[in-house]
Amino acid sequence: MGWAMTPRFVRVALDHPLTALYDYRYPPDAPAPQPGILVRVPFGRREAVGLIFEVSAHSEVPANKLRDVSAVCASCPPLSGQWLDLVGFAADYYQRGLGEVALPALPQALRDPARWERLLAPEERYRVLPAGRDALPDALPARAQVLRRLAQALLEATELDLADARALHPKAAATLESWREAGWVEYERVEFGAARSAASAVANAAEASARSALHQLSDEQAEAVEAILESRGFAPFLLHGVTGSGKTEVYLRALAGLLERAPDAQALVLVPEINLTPQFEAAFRTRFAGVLPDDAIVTLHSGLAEGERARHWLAAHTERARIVLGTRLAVMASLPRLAMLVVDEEHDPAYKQQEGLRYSARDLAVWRAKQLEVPVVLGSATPSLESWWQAEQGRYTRLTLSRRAVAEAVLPSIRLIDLEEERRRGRASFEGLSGPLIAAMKARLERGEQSLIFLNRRGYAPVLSCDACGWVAGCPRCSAYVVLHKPERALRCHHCGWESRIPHSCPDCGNVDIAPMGRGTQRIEEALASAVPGARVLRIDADSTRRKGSAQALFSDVHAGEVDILVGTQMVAKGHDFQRVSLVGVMNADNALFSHDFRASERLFAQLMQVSGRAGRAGLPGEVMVQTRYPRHAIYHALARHDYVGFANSQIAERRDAHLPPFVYQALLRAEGRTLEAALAFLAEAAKALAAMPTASRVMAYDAVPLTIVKVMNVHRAQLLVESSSRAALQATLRAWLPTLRGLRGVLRWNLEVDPLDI
DNA sequence: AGCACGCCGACT
DNA sequence: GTCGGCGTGCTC
Repeated sequence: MGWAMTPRFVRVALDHPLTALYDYRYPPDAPAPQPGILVRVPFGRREAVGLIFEVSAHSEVPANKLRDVSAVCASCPPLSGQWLDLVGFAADYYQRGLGEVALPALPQALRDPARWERLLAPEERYRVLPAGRDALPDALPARAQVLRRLAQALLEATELDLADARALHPKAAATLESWREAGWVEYERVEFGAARSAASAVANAAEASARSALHQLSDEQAEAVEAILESRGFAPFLLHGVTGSGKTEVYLRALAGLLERAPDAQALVLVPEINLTPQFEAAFRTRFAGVLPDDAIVTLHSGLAEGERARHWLAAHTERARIVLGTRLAVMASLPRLAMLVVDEEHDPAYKQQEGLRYSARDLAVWRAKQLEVPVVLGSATPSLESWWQAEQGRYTRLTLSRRAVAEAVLPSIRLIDLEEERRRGRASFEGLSGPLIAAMKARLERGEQSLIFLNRRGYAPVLSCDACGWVAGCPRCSAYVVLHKPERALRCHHCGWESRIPHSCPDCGNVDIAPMGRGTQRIEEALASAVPGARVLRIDADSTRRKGSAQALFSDVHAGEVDILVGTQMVAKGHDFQRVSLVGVMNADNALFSHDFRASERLFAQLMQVSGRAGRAGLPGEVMVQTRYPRHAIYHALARHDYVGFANSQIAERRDAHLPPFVYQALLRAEGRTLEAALAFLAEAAKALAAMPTASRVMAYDAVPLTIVKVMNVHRAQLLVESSSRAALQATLRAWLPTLRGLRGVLRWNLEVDPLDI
């Protein structure tokens, strides 16, 4: 029946910047077409993977232009209507095409038709046994290079997927079988989804609650958990808790309660950075061991191998995974039974994607909660002013944890060290380390406690200059100074990666007295060796953790007590529970006080609160020393009193007076040109077009300005800020503006960012 | 985004 | 005389 109605055409989103959907004929012998199915289609001269958004019995496209869908991904369950709506919202809100949002949100394996067949196939794995670990390295002749590569891959990863092994060597299966007979490896076959068993979760959910009960909750924690669990429908919570107040315990309890009530439910837990996933994962696995099957908790972040990421994503999509723990990219995961979301450290700028689709994972998490009418918990010791303002207005329910969870752990005392006064009184300092800070570190060393020095600048020195003529080492491709890196004996541009040797004399005047100015973590690491004799110093920053997994190793050295003084950038400020750190020293915080960015003080306050929270978590009295030349600045006063609320309210008042977010909505048009003039001319044309639009009265554009770092990689950059007090007016205007922008020429690239963080 | 076509400078 | 630069235009 209904042959006349047979939907023969599909409208497909493809990963390219145009917003349109493309029509294709759908093969009659394939599974019934429906939105959410992945297809392979001919597109121009090549084949592309697309996602069906619409299905129809007819098409407006002339028959001579229509082409056929060339393959249908039958093994992947279609993406749900709710997921497609999420994509639709994000595309609309951030002014992008559907395909531009949808396809990058899928794991690579789904975007590769060659891998579609085995997406949900049983997993066949070989794992090295101790005997094999001993024997394999010497068992193969040097000439058998392919076999050696196979052995190497196996030894490195301990286990190897059969399909991956076949990619290395076509006859890998036979070889691995012979190794198995030799007792070197073992074979394992796992059916995809085999472990999914909601029934066992029902029986065990009570056990989770029982286990949770072992952790004594504070009254505030108990109230927070209760409020979350008693909520109905869309319920956004702002969980405001000082560091160490036990926000994680609230998340765990709320999730346990959720799973007890709804055994099939799924939850999404977001953390700001990859480094934090292992400790969260460990906490979740411990709490839910025996309650949920092992594979019901999965992680999703960019550090996962491609295959693993696809498996975890599919586990969530097929409902086998119940708790997904991930970084911002996980916010787009398909979770058909999503029933609760958690965003830990919701204020963290890492939730903002800074390239491609510039979305805020925190904002999308809130949107998903609203779409599904479920609770979302935003946790932070220093909420973003956006979220704080929502709570002030009563749109978010505020839950407060005002005390540290471990009874004897009190908030650290915060002491401001006035660098001006130190200097006036002629007190000794060494390489920017003040006398009191050095003395405090020595005292910690004697007591066997740890110190943490926070300095948000990596490298040895940010500038290398000539005393005689004023020459400064700059990047040839960027309008920026190059940073001196001493261990690598190189000058390095932090914007484009350009490197050169350190010159022995000034290239302009020949003077040999060229000197590093300013201090980075490397220089402080070096200085500490002589300032605090006998201390074991460890530096943790993006340079010392470049190799994959090395951050984890460095952090475990700290936990093992093999380090006395830890020097680091903001990497050390986030989340880690350093049990033996009783002193935190902050250097160079003042920089942010005079930034042109109106969010700089908000960020500085959050960072200082966060790093202060590293001190005294396990009963040791914690002390924080902040070196500053402006000890009377309001931000330090608020910090010394641990007064987030006072700080936030004064910031809110300032933002309101100055008509800044969250009281206006902003978008930023950035242009890149071969010359600055070209970039500015493009923006001027764009501004003119904007002023001519019907809604112009409700939206206003500032003057186009060059970016602080005007030139990067020989490309000149400028930006135009657009704002409105009405989000809807801004959205409508941007939508109407874009086609005009696409028509403008003369610029290499441009992009539009909605709700920009850095201006 | 890719990938073509198309029209002007330095090379075998 | 070509090879190749990237400006412009199109993809159901």
